[in-house]
Amino acid sequence: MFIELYELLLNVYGPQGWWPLYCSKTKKLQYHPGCYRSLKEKEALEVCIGAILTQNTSWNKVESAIALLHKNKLFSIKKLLSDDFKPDILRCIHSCGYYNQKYVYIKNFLEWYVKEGKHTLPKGRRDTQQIRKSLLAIKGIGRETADSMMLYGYNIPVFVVDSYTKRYFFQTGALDKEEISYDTLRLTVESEFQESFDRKKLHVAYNEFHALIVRHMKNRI
DNA sequence: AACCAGGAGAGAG
DNA sequence: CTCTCTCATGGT
Repeated sequence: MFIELYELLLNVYGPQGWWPLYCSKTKKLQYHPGCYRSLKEKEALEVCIGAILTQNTSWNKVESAIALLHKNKLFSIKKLLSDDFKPDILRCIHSCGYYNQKYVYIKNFLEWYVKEGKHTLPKGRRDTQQIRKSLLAIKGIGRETADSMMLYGYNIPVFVVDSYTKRYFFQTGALDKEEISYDTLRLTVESEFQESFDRKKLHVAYNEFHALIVRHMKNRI
């Protein structure tokens, strides 16, 4: 029944092309509908940083923040990890809100990344559960952020749950109550999708389904 | 002018 | 495990 909702939304809105990435020509973040290629290292890192910046924050602010980081040539691991550029970086991400703790969260992630993430994240070489576990151990990365990084940054097939997801499933009658734990809902959806899709289609479905739910719920409020 | 957005951590019970 | 508080800006 979740699959039917997915196909319904896909027919209505079409492919969403998440995750939008910075384009140096237009100097803006752009969606790429129907494109599911694996990302280069810097692109995947941009997804991860965007995932942190968008915590409880509308995406348009994150777009301008990431564009500012690029325009000011601050988008590098070294600069983001160096305290020398802290005031400049805070200025870039200021409009996203919670900028003090998001600055620390990004550093926490990048410190982990240069140590082991660089070798464990790409291609889901290790077990999905192990990758999720090590991401969740980073202060500032919760379930939704971790799953967004894996799905949109590294093509690891996981279904991303957020508050829209629970509300949408409740409103459509797919769930009889909105209060359900993150992993319970994720595993429920994943077990249904795993029976009907192979790995490649699974990735496309998880990618689009979450984006479509956000798109749908944003329109109607 | 209150309400909320592509959440997460810490503490209490 | 479930509540509650905190972190913060800008668009509607």
